[in-house]
Amino acid sequence: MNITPQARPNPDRLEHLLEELRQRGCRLTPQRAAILRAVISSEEHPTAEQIYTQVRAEFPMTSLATVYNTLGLLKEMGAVLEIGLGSGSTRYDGLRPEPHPHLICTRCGAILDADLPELQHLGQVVSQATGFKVHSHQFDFFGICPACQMRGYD
Amino acid sequence: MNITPQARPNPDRLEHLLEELRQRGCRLTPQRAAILRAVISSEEHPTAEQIYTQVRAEFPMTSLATVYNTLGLLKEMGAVLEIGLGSGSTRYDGLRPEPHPHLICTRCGAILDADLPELQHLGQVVSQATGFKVHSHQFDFFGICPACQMRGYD
DNA sequence: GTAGGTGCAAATCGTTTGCTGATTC
DNA sequence: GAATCAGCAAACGATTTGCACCTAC
Repeated sequence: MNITPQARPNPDRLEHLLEELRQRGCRLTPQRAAILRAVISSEEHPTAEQIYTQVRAEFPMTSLATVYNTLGLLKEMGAVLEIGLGSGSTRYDGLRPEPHPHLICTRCGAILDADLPELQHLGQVVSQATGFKVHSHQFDFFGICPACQMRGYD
Repeated sequence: MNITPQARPNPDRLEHLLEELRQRGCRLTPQRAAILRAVISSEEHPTAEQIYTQVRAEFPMTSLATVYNTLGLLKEMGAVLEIGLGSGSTRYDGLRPEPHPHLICTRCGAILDADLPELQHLGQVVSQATGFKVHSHQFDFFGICPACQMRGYD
């Protein structure tokens, strides 16, 4: 097994994704560019609200609805990964859009990335064994992150 | 790997759980008994609303709030497993309360149980490798169930 | 110029909460 | 008899939608 360090923003990705939007026949509005920039540069698995706040610092005339719409578009493009938690709000991962396991701190809400390469094939294995056609997956571990443990929680 | 058949209701479990409620100092109201019976006998991973509907057939004077409260209580007792999906509503598994993988049909909403025993230890492995203290996990595979495939979806 | 995108506010949906009255122990 | 629980309705938070205006192409 392997635990990868948190992914880091990649300066080229922004250009590629802007290009991909263009090719899709989508308009390149300033809001979209700002939202895209925000979500692919955040290492914190932000909520829609957090992206909204960040984008607003730059473009005060931006609405939350547009953030949701754009995130939906980016998700469809496969540019961001939606992490649907049952409780609270959905989080977004714009750095590593392929499904990968997450460590979710139930205390502070932090989400850390893990890398368990052997899980990548599991979808195929399950498909073959059950006849269920697997399109994607989500693996979440819930618990207490090292930082919170140091503060005395467990 | 192993794919288990769907779990089946166990007639003894009801008694055990009623006893456990008693020992906790909880009251045994008819509503609670009915909700408990409904959730531990359903093989469909029902929503709160579905449990509500089913219980109402027997006790028309039951409120949705009570269903939610009771499900919360049963979850705390470890008698039911909460399956928190990002979209739509939370589902409950009263037949197999330990965490286990689910196959979730994005077409019809069906949830099938899988059994991948090697995943059981993954929590410990992750804990040791990262210092993150894992308390529970949720593994979901999303795709199209065999029944929907037969209807032409994929 | 026009299709598509945006902002705003209102609607929606699942879930939780506050309060009053009822019921289990 | 008293603490707990139920019912109801209102509150709540995240997300979606309808509509009039605007702007990137």
